[in-house]
Amino acid sequence: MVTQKDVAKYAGVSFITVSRVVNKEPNVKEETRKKVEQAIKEIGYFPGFAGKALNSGRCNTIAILTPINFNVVSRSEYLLGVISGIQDVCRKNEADILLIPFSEDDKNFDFLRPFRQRKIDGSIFVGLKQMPTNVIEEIKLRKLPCVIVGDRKIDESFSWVDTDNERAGYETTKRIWEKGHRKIAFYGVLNSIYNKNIFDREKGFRRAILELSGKPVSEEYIFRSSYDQKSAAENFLPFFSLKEKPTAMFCSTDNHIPPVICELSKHGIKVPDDFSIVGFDGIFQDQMFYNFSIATNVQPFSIMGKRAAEILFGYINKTSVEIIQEEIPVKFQDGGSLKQI
Amino acid sequence: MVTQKDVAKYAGVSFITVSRVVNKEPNVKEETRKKVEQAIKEIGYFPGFAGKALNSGRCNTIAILTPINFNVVSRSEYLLGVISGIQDVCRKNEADILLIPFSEDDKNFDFLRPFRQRKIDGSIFVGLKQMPTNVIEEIKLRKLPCVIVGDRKIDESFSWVDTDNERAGYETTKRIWEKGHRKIAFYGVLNSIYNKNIFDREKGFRRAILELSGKPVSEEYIFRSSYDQKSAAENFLPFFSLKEKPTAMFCSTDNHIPPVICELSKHGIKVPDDFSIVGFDGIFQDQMFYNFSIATNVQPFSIMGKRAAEILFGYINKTSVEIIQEEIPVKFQDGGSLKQI
DNA sequence: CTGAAAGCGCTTACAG
DNA sequence: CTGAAAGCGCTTACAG
Repeated sequence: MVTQKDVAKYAGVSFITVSRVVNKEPNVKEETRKKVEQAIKEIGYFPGFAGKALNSGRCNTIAILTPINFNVVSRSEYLLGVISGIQDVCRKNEADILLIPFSEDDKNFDFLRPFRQRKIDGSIFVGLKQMPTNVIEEIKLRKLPCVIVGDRKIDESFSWVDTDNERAGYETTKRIWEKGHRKIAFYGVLNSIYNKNIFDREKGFRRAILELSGKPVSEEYIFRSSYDQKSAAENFLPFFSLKEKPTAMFCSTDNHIPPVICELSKHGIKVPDDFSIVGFDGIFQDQMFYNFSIATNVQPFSIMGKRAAEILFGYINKTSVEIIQEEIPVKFQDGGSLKQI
Repeated sequence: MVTQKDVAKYAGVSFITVSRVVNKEPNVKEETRKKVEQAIKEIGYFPGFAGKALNSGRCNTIAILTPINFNVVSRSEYLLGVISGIQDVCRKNEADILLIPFSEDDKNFDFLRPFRQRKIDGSIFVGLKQMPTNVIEEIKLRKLPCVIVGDRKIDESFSWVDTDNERAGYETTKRIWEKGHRKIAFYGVLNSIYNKNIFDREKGFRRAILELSGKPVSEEYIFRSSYDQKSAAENFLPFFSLKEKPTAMFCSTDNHIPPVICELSKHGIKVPDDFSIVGFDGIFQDQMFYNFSIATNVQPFSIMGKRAAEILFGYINKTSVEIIQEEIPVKFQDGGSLKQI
């Protein structure tokens, strides 16, 4: 490895002067600087990170900690979108991303090792699930800055960035109503899956229905399943026994849309002519699965990542200390799947 | 930060003994070991990585370098699948993943900085595109081990892991033939997009058709587009002017299937009753977009990542030096989209 | 079995 | 403007 010493010898100066030139410190004679720069170029020196890390206690690396199961489609979109936003900010800070995917079930995997090793300056937790207790403890113990993207415990004092799900749930329902629909169903997730965001969408839905119709939501218009499409198809079946069928459905995640459309088509019900559907997430936007586009709420994945990283680097660079909690608006995107009746 | 010195003082030994205990060296009196272990536990010591990295020249981090555009759906599946395989191997080696996504177009982003900084022990290049020349040069200059997943230049002396696309293209075509189809189209990518894998699938297709029919493929049965679905829809249009329409199509990537089905349905042609379709990649496997499953070739993303990482750690741990180039078989998965006629 | 010395590549005062 | 000294946290010989 080429070190400062090698450059020093080559340029005929001390390695301290080399360090000064590398760090663009002002107190170097122009002539010396030139000489050193020339030497650096000629022998191909680039400062190794380990020496600096040891010295400064900083390694210019942040962790992306995520419990996301990589094999579930919609989560990939979410994760990669957030990462791309984080990366933009990392570039500006000349920092790198240590990707740490983990499963809570796997007790044998010491995924917090990099935290204890001081291999990172801070972390961003990207989750559909909440941050596990052991992660919270470790972060607090090590006093490592952390920002959460998405779901989090209400009582925790972390900074976070999320979307305004209640508002979006409310607005979306209102839009469906304005298209003439009066019997509107909602497809959420099982109560056993704690997902604050999706529950907030449901809250907004309920608020809108109460406000618009003057009555609370009919509970038989609420469907629930796990995240996967098979479960969504099965749990949709009670729909076909309903006496008064809804004319529209608000799906709390786009992932529920394909199974719903599939089941409906088996019963000869066509979207959007016979039934309207609106989703959430925006993960099928560029996909041509249907000959109509899908009305949905597009999540600003990349912007969320960007904001989270900006907040994190505020802490790392010590330009900020306060806790920041931000809700970023999702954008409704109209589509052929929502029809005026 | 709690250091070995702190432990040493607390346990009444020298920090060298602490180092010995931490590294489980044999020459330590059992009593001393106990005492040190107790001290470590009580004051919460964990070895920082920087000191070791500086000393050993190793940082137990590997880079995943990828030119993949995160906003294109099918690539997300590919990338995350490969990463999950890599991660399994990293865990066994107590190593971490530095994720470096880059765009060749962006000349301002010095994405090779971690290579020059010696912030990684090696790298895995995950690409649909080939590794750019400047990356190859940097890797050779730094003598950093590297394994390529997917496409690569033929003349380069890198280890790589890929799928056996020509064979799969051949076998798939044969299967379609065996289902009674005699007029079989192929949907590849534009020649301007160099993608060896997809071209190999086409090669296999051509070989099978020549062998089975005794005649080379009719060129009007070959369609080409870029990766995105809009382009695939547009470039499929010549199909409808064909005098003798194919009864089946082999899509070189699943991503082409939705636009093809969409355009066909506009012309009243139904899949699979009127037209059979087979894909490649296996990215829509758990999706219920259609009331039939999609026959496709499932790529072993995670296995590819795993093998690439195993080869890489062979180099890093100096247990292997030879160049390893492996083709992993893709698995044909039958589905309702391919019908016997 | 244990510790003092030297060094990994870098930076941060300090002295001149 | 430049360099010698000390130190970041660790490991690797070497001496006892």
